Parts: sequence; C-alpha cells; structure tokens
Amino acid sequence: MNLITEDIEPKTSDNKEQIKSDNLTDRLIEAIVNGDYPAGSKISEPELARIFNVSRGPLREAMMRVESLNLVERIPHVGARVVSLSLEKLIEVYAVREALEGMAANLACKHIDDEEISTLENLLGKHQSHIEQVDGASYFYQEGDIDFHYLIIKASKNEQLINLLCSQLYHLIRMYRFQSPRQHARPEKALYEHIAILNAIKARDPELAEMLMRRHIKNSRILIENEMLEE
Amino acid sequence: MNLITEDIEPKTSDNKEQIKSDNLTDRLIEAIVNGDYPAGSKISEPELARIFNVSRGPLREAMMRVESLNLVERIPHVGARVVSLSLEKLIEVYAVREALEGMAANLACKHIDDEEISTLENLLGKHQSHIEQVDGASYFYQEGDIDFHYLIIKASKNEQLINLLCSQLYHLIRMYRFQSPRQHARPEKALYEHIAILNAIKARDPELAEMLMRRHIKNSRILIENEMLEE
DNA sequence: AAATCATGGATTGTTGACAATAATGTTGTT
DNA sequence: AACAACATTATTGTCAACAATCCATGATTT
Repeated sequence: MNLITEDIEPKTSDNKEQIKSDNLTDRLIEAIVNGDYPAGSKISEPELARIFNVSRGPLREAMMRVESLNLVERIPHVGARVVSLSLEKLIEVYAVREALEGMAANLACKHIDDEEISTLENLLGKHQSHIEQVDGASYFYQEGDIDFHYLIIKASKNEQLINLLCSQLYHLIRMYRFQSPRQHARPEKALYEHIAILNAIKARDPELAEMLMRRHIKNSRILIENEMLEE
Repeated sequence: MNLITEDIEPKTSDNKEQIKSDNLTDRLIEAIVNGDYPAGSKISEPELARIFNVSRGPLREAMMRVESLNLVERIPHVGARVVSLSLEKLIEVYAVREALEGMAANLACKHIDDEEISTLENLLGKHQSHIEQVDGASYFYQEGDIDFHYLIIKASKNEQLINLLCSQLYHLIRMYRFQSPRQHARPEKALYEHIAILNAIKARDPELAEMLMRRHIKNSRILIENEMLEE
C-alpha cells in the first residue's frame, strides 16, 4: 500500500526530530540564549511542554541537561528559573576563557592544518573589509569574533578542551552577548590582536600564541570591568 | 493529631533521600567512578532502576546529568555505556588541568585567606610524615594529592572555575585513578612541588604560582606519556 | 550453503495519571 | 487591622503502561 511513502517521507521531510528529548535540548538552549525566556524568569514545566508539543518527561530530561550548562537554576519542589547574569559572573567566565583559550592557541600551533589556516585568513580578511565599510562597530563583528575563537579552539584538536569551551561555556557567553548587547568597543584593535595571534600560530610559536590570546581576552575583560565601575 | 510527629520524623530519620532523582545522580556517579560498572559495559535502564529501587523516570534524568559529565555515552535507541578511558583522553584532560589549575593558583594568590593557608600547610605536613613512614608510594597519597589541588581550586574563589574543575572534570580524573591505579611514581618530588606552589601562593606571587602549578601538572602528564610509549 | 529477509523479543522513548510538596488565599483570632 | 493557622490550588516529583526502535534468531530463497 502506501507503506512505502510512509517509510520514505519521514526521511525527506521532517526527519530532523528523531528524538524529541535530544532536539528539545537544543531548542531550549537556543530559546534561552536568544532571550525568549528573560533572565530570572520562572520556567513552568506544563507550559513549556505545551509550547513544544511534548510531554513533561522529555522536557524534564532536556531541562536536566540545560541545568548542567548553567543556563537555568533548579530548586527542588519549587521550579527552574533562567539564570540571572551579572558582570561579576561574566568576569569569572573570562578568567576561565583566558586559561582555556590560551591553551587552545598553544595547542593549535602544533595541530592546525593548512586548510584551517586559510579559513582563518579569509575570516580576518572579511572582518577587515567590514570594518573599513562600516567604519567601526557593527553587530556583525560580534559573531565574527566568536567564529575566530571557535576555529582556533577546534584547531587545538583537544576533544576535552573543545567540549568544555564549545559545548558548555559557549552557550553562556552567547547568552551574555544577547542580554547586554554592547558593541565591541574597539573592533579595530581586536582585529589587530586577532591578526597577531594568527601570525604566531602560523609561525608555530606556542608560547607567543598563548600569551597573545590571553592578553587579547584579558583586554576584553578589562573593558567589562571598567563598564562595571561606571555603574 | 499526630500531624506533628509526621512533620518531625522525616527530618530526623530518613530525610537524606529528599529527591530521588538528585541523590540518584550522586550514587550513580560514585558507582561508575568506583568501577562497580566497568568501563565499556552497557547500562540497562530497567536493571539499574530495580537496583536503585526507583522508576525509570528519575533514573533517566540522573542519566542525562551523568552523560553531561562525560562518564557515560548514550546512543539513541541503543543505550548507555560507561565511557572507555584511554591514555590519549587522559593526556587531553591534563592539558585542560594545566590551563585551569594554573589559573586557579594564580587567582588563589589574590583570594586565599589565612585559614585556607594553614589548612594547606597541615595537609602537606601530613603528607611529609606519611612519606617518611611508608618510604614512598602509598595509596593514601593519591587522595591527598587530590585534596591539595582541590583546596587551591577552592581558594581561587572563582565559581566558574570551581564548578568546571570540581564538579565536572574531577569525577573523570577520579575515574581514571580507580581504573589504572598506578602509584604516583614520585611522591617525594610531587610533595616538594606542592610545597613550592604553596610558598609562591603565600608570597602572593601569581605568575610564579601559576608557572609552578602548570609545571607540576605537566610533569604528571609526562609520566603518563612515557607510560603510554612503553606499551 | 550462504545470504537475505522476516519475525520475535527486549530495550529505549514517550505519555498520561497519581502523589507529594510549596505557594497562595482565606478565615478566625487577638 | 494585623498576624497566624488552615485549606485550597497549582506545580513539581514519581510511577506504570504504551509505542517505537533496534538486535538477534531463524526461515526462506538463490
């Protein structure tokens, strides 16, 4: 009969939702990071389950994972709320980034390949022209900055490092950017720092690459600290 | 009526299992870390649920969290297995430790208080006498080593760092120690390195403390790499 | 006889209902 | 009128049954 069509259609049309609980995790993460559920707001299980068209079981499973990412805080018998971010926490995250991404730059010197290098060069080229066009700050650069760091982390070829940064801290950092979408204060300076880092990596100089990456992240942190003092 | 007794008794008698799902997570972690479920072995949900006297619901929720800790790997519709460890992965973990614990030692210089310093001094004193007694390697030292690192991480007062190291990587590291329980090859040398690190922290010298901590962890990593080459 | 397909069993994914706990609103007393 | 105790309600924690998927065993075909 039409068993064949039923067997094929799911693969072509809407097979993207293989396991509800798993994809639900990603959708929840995106929703929280995007700010669909504001910081500090309570998350109602029945309500969310209704919105996502699932039962509370898979939703709770997804919730546990999102909790491990520190995107929500759960209190037994009370409920879950989206984490309230603070500049103090953000500064703590930057200390962790400084350590881990510094190590990533170090390891990248040993493990990066030619293709990854040219990808990075193209990326920085695009940043250059964008900055010349819009003359300074643009929202584009925020994403571009993430891409640059992302690529170097991947180039370290250290799975533990990649997992920690890209699958755990990454979401938290993105959430901060969405919530306080201040422009990167000095995109030109950041670009030059990026170029210097890439040059060190191309020169296969681990100590220099690590030092430059750490200084680059430390500079970002100092901007945030100044911002904090102004308030 | 007897509402009072019913209200008090749970607090005194068996209130330790407040939430099944939560405590189950810890029990599962301990069981896996201790090797009750060997590396690579399959974990059956109905069987585990029976053993822990819970339903599959809370067990699955605990499972999701344990999966986030990288202690088990889950394949959709197939099941979960305890992760198979390898020296390659362990070396990757040590690179992460080098970066994060180096930063922890750095931050500890600024945030450690006198009480924490004396706790550390007492700990190292105990290690000293233990080494003199048993003349070298002892299992005791393994736990003691963890304690030393644990205290310095806490002293950093950086919640993100503490969470990452103590709540995430910590379990994985302990699991490795249980699975390949080689003695620390050079406990005397490790102790001297610990003493040097503590001295740098007492001297409030962040750069030196970080450098010494990184070298200390790097030395451990080199031991493992040599071990790997022998096989 | 080997390979392929089908069928049965077991395990995972999901659901809805039930139990336990906390928050809210109400009532009575001081 | 304000506070405290109680009842109600809503939400979370837990469970057992149902559906979907995978794996293994055996039958069938080439």
